[in-house]
Amino acid sequence: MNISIQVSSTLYLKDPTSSEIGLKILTEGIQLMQDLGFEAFTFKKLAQNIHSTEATIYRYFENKHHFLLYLINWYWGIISYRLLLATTNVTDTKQQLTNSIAVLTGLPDSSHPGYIAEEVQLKQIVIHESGKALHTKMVDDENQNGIYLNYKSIVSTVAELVKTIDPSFPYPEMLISNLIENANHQRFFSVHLPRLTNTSTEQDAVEAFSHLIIQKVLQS
Amino acid sequence: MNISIQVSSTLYLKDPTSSEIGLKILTEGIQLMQDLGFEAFTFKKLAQNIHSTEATIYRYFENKHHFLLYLINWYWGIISYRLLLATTNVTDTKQQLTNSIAVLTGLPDSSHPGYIAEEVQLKQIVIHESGKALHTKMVDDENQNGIYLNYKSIVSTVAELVKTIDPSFPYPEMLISNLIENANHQRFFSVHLPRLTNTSTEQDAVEAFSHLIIQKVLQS
DNA sequence: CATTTTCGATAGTAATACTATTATTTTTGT
DNA sequence: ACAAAAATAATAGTATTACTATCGAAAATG
Repeated sequence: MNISIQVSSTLYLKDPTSSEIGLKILTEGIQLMQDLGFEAFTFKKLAQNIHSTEATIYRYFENKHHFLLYLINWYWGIISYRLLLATTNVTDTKQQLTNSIAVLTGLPDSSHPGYIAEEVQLKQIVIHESGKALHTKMVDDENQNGIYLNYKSIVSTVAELVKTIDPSFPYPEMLISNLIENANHQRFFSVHLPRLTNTSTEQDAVEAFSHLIIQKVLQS
Repeated sequence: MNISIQVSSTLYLKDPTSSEIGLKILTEGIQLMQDLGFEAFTFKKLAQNIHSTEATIYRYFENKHHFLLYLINWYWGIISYRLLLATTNVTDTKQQLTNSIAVLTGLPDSSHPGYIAEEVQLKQIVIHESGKALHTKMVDDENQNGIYLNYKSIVSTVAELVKTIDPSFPYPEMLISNLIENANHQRFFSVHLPRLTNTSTEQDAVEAFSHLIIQKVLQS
């Protein structure tokens, strides 16, 4: 299955990958979350979709907020894995950074090594819903429970590459978290508020923009 | 009162600035939205706070989503006004851009010209809640109703400065919308997920980062 | 094959996001 | 100053949501 993709165990009550019905909750849940959006998504509707009951889903996830956190965490787990594949056996640090930026800001592509089918859908969910998961009164508690470790470790790892390349650059973490968040934002804008972006210009302007920022901002 | 700050009339049923109780809805509403966050904020609670009833608030705003959109629109109206103040009578385009970036990414400061008391609170609401207002299935309809005009016009105006300074730069709108969104994101991170940012380094790292990006990325 | 675990079915609760009605107060035009 | 119009308060009511609880049947496990 999804080898080596780790999701924090604080996010579920019972591991959904451990049973048939758990897996159905995940696959149908992803689909429904995409179709309805977080607000209209309910465990009742999901239960109907998988021909089960609310009570069963509640045995796996505390509530829909935790379910969303699970999906987002899963996504960043996939990205962590892809970052690893994109940087191992690459000797040049600058090339490692370039590859990392491609993974973080480029479009998912079924031909890349270690492709996981859910990535495309999960990315859409991250783009549309992750603000709702993060900007909550519970952030600080959830952060203490290690829920953002995947994300933080990605930022930290890539920021280390930045530090190696240009030790004088004062904002490595800010730069990387900015590029990650910006990529998702711009993809949303390009569909819904195209005046806020410049995506008609070329193949993948979001990724190109990211590489350009890195290239111009770092001295090496 | 708040002279020249325009909020789209599609956002309210009855202009809240036209009556005593409407103004109380706004001022207490801002406070309650900040205290509780969008999810826990209800018209019932707000009604209790202003010693009125739900029905009365519903005569001013269709629902809490529209109320939030109103507040966000108000914020961007204030920023539009401040951008105007920061660029009129400045002859050098580069200086206009620098001043604009300061307005868009810097911290609000009660000593700046045209300071409006609500700005600080509204900015907090924009930082914490605007994703929930934007990332909805209704974005496209709301965009057609002109709800994002204030925001789009800000991006467009500042992007024009970028085009004047460096006509060869291929992503002016993306650059500006990125810097705006990033500033709000980083301010959130610095409080809740400080490992994702670099804010302890100096006075206002977010603004400094923004100026650095502009300086490095544009040729002039 | 007995036992623990899991699941389905059903019921129930408090809170939310509204809508509706009517009486009372406030505002407004003259 | 006063009648008419508008706005508000008070109250009630509804559908939906986000759960919790119970309990018997089915499935997995050892």
